[in-house]
Amino acid sequence: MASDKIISISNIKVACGDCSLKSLCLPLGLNREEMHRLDQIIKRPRPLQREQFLYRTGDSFRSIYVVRSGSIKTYTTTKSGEQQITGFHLPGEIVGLDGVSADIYSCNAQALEMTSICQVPFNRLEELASNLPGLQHQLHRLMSKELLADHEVLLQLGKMSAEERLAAFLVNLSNRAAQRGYSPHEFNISMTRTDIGNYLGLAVETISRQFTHFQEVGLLEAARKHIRIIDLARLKTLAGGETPPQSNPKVQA
Amino acid sequence: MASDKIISISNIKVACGDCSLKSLCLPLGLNREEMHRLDQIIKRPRPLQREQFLYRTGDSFRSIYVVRSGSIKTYTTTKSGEQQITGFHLPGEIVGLDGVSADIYSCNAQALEMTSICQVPFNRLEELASNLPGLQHQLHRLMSKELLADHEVLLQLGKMSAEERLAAFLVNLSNRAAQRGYSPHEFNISMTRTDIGNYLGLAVETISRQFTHFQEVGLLEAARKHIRIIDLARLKTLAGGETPPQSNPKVQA
DNA sequence: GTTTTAGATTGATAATGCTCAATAATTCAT
DNA sequence: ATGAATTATTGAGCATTATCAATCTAAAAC
Repeated sequence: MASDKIISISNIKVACGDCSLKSLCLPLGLNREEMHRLDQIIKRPRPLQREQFLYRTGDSFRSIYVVRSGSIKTYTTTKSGEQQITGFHLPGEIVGLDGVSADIYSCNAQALEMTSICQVPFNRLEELASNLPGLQHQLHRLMSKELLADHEVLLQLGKMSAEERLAAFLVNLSNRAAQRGYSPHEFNISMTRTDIGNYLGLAVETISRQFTHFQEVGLLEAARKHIRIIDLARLKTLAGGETPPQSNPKVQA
Repeated sequence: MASDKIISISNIKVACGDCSLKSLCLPLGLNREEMHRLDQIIKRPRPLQREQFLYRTGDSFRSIYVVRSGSIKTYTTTKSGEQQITGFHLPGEIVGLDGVSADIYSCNAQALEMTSICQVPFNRLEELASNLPGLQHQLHRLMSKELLADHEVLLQLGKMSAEERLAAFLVNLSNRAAQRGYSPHEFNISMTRTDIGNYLGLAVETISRQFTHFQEVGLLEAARKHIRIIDLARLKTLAGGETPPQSNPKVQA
């Protein structure tokens, strides 16, 4: 009957081998057979609606997640109720590693738009990684890469002016768009100006003024969520030199 | 002859099983036999002198290191030559995980004082971790813990005032002293005011003024590198609530 | 022991970015 | 389509913290 067809459609198994993100994601460097074994443990839950939480601070940690489409923000909350966004997670990127340390998630993960994900039970991933050195190493690489990304933001928050921070942020988004095979010159952002300000340690108004400023000097066009970078080279200079090494990965182990 | 004695003394094998730091470090949760296998791959290079580099940005990545005594700062350098300290590493803590991502270290690691370390070749650690699930998991925990620590600093840089940042910094050092079995109320810091300012995204002068301020209101006594915290509870309140969960680890896997 | 240097402190002034406030533009809901 | 609510933009004044400059103190070098 009809429902069978519907179910079968929604159940289409998108295997890692077919996934356009595999070169960014966990299976990078695995062969067919290894990828299949990874496939076995991955679940693909229903997509998250905008604003829906993937997990919250204090939830017990079971899985890490890979963004397939859409985007997720993670943020911590202070005693006084303020939130600090710790990252924006785009397709191919991992969310949830913050939970490993204490077996509970240490931040909130919330969808910025309709977002589909892969769920990877962490204990099973560790088991599998024990048997697949390539997978183990890729997991370590990805965790280390998160550290690098955090260090870059640390540098932005610690040493850069408002102008430099926003420039660096946009260059970073541009690089990540390019990594996923999109144009580095034109992309849509899913976060609000408020989110950007929160992430960069600046007031919304400052973000808005900087966007205006960038447009006045002909660096880019920003119409709400749609960004078109006109002079990427100059934006990179503003952001403090060229792209850090991390965005030019040198293939697998 | 005499030199034999000297050599043999300097060669004393301090095994993980005898190390007071093992409950903070990699072998946490390993049994005697497993610890022995870990011991086999660990090297103990000669101590670093003050200011000596453990590694520099761009050096090829082979090993991670555990601080045994002393302390190490890690920092990145911008195009324009400014440096941003990304962490201070105290006994029992790991240095070098930034290198995993791209097979080169992404920051500089420099001793703040005479510092002895354990060197753990990373490929051998991964091999061993494949066979010792407890070790593998502990490694993942430690990497995740670094992420948490970075997120905490992100919050400090993004949302906190100068006063709150320094308070949070001192509370953090206090917690780490306590974890190593020392008094949380009195300890020596190895970093300069300039280093603290760099780390917290503040000018030296601001750090100095805040220290003065804290002393004026009777929170602590700071004589150069020696810190005595008089009212830790109030300092914690200033720092924005109590200690984050990470500093109260719930034993091993 | 004396000199030299690095680090820390304090003061005065200035600037970057925040806060408050008003308005405009979009999006969402009905 | 229309009204409500969210998001973005712009302006004006202000505050926190940076910068510049001068000591002061301690540690290191000779």
